[in-house]
Amino acid sequence: MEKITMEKMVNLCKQYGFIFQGSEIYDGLANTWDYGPLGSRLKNNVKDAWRKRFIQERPNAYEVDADILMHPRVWEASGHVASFADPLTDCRECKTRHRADNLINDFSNSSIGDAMTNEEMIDYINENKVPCPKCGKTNFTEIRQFKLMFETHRGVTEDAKSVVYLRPENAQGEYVNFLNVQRSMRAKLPFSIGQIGKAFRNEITPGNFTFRTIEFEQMEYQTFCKKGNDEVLYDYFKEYGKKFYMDLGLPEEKLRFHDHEKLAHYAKAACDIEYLFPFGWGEVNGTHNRTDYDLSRHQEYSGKSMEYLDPETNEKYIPYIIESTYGLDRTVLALLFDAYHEDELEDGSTREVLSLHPYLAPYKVAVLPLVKKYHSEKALEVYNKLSKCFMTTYDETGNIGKRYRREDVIGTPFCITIDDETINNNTVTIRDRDTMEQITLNLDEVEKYIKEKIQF
RNA sequence: GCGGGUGUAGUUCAAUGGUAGAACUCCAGCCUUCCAAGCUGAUAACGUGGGUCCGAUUCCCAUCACCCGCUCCA
Repeated sequence: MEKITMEKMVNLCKQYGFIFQGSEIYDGLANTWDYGPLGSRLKNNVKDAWRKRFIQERPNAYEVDADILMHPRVWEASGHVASFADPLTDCRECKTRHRADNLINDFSNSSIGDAMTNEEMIDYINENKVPCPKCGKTNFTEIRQFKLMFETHRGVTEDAKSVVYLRPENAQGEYVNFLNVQRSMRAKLPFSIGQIGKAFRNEITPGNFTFRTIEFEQMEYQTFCKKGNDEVLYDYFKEYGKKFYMDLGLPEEKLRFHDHEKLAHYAKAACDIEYLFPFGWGEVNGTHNRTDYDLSRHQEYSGKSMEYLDPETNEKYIPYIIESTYGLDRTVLALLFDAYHEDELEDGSTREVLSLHPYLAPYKVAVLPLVKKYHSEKALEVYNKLSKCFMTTYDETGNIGKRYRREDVIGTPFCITIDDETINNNTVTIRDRDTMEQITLNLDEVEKYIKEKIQF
């Protein structure tokens, strides 16, 4: 089994219509990628798998679809306006770039830099001769804020008062709807709000194909609970997440937990699930114990009570939140890497195979007439029937072996061959991508057979 | 953002200061009754913008994109 490189994966994705470079005919826009016909099928299937496990199969779980644009006060309350802007300074001597607050904190071995204004930081650096970690000299440029949130303006004029942000995380869309969902669903704690959607971060150096991009999609899950239940739920969702990835087909030895030492401003505990990509371990999920931070802040900033009246104890309190976020693009990338391999066949030839879980495969079944001029009419009949149930594809070009290989590399789990037997006896040969086994089925049984095999 | 590398067809490669050649893929046709066979034909590229030159895909500069390291990354 050959190891696949990033370069080869980028190529394969382009070749077969999974992922294209964004705005390609204009030479691309850095770190944007478009999902093609097969990629968007795969991505949607991952979303559906997540929905099944997290919304459909878990009790007290509700999905929302909140707007990307939210009231700017949301981001003040969440702390993103304050902390999502890095104070950056360049060393004039060696041209390296640093975060001024980190320079000061590391130098003083404290966290005094966090509370300083830009002017205070510059003064501190100059007075204390804080050295550049790279070259040891003290000769820094003025501090510039690097804004990690994308800004835009509502209305037709670029008025500073009308700034709105593209959300840097989905979570706030769930938090601001906490009361709405709780009331309209008559939900009792603990309950969960999930959301799939895009978020945007103006990061300095994205890269590694779709692993880090400026626009990305997350599958988020917020569980609201009583303080005291939070730690149990935190551990529970870490394991549930790992199980989810294994159900999707990722092997346990390529998954690991990684606890955070440095915590975000909102978190009491944080743990990633990492997958072993060709470039190393990379985060695919993050589980955070966000405590009552977010809802307390929204209560403070909005003036609306975020308290929950516990019907059992008649206590009023602000719930704790356990967040578990799945990077959708990263999950898709991990699945692609994991699924790809090259098989050597008995005759010495190789076939490229994408062994995706059948539930995730872009096409579930390919209908192939054995010989075009004899069997295509019947094959199209079968195609029309099956495409009412499954994503089905049809191919009559070249010879049958070539068409099998084509389906292998895009992950189609089943190929149905239409031959004389189909015309005479209504039976078809169905071939399994992974086992290469061929069985004969009556045409009426095919639908049921595939349906069973693609269960998630 | 820094350093290094790379940009020629969908892919992999070639040649050239006088506008580019192949293989595979793809498409059409023929053939073909179960794993990339064969035959015929067709489409298809010098990342972009400047400069030097009679003439630039080739030399120079800039730019854009990708890759590898750093850096950064709630």
